[in-house]
Amino acid sequence: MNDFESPIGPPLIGALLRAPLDTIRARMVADLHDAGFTDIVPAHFAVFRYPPPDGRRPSDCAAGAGMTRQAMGYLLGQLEQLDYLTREDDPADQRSKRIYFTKRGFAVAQTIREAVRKIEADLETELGPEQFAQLRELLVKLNDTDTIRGQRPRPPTAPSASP
Amino acid sequence: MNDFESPIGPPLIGALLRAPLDTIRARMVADLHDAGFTDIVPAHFAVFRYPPPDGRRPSDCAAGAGMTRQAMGYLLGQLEQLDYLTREDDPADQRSKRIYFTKRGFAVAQTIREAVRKIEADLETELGPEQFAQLRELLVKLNDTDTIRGQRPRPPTAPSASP
DNA sequence: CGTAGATTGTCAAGCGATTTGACAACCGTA
DNA sequence: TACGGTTGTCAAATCGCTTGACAATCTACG
Repeated sequence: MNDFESPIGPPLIGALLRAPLDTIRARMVADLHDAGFTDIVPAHFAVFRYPPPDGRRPSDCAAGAGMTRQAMGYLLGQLEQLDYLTREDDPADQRSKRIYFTKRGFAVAQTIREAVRKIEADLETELGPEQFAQLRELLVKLNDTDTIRGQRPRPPTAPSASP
Repeated sequence: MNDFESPIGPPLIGALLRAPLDTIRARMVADLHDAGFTDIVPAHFAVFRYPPPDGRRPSDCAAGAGMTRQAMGYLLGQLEQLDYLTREDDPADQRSKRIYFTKRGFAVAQTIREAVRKIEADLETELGPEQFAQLRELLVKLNDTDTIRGQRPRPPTAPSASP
């Protein structure tokens, strides 16, 4: 029996998404720890995100992660000091910087990808290749939905008044 | 074009789960705010969780949410002061307490459920009833997987030595 | 051109959620 | 009855993040 049989109706999507994500994140940090990257903490996942920030500007990273530039700067400062990335001047814009992964940074990104792939392999074994492929496909479609795409990460500020 | 076409392979499950969950959480707080529960913040979702904590012990809630008893106590203290729940003595155990929702607490839980149902309705419209049903079913199976069920939320402590 | 407004990164201060540490009260069991 | 484990809580500290302010720079428009 799973946790989702209850008197209040069918399982809610929110709960169904949370548990797997928690597991994945936990295994990501565990694998990073095992690989020797013990100074990477979950907060840094805002930087090591899907579209890798290599060559991007801190400001864009902040917007993409849905946080303020200051918060992103805080994380980037940590990761720079730990030799995971560098912030170099943008030749095209004196104000701006560009983020570049170091060797260590690329290694972390690689380790994260491998961790997720390992989980995916486990899930593929448990669910069977067809169901797993179907699940991934449906999740891609879900992410491509207006309902999801519309409400993408936005910095907690920006009240977006209607003119 | 969606964000998941990239040179590094198929979309990673982690990223596919994160975006929808972020959207759902954002809409949950928005709907709660609109319903007048302006003092509920995302942190409280650790309490208003899927198996509702009504009648449960704070310690079990903490374990279920993967946080320390102190952190859970902090949140429960807030919610008690805001009249969303009460902590009453457990008649069977003098040390322990039991959590009971107040009317307001039940209203919050109801509002959350309705918010998610609304999102589900939107998604059902966009994906079509069959695909949406399939997605939910696959997510249930995913949650029932050993890979997911095994690594359920655990308090950040407990190093679990092996002897 | 030149200047007004927006953008970028950063310093500083503060807050809130969470952790660690310690502790008294209580339970279960030997 | 003594003892190890559990429960809730007080206190202090940490950490991720926000708000606020600011100089430097870019951009658009007169």
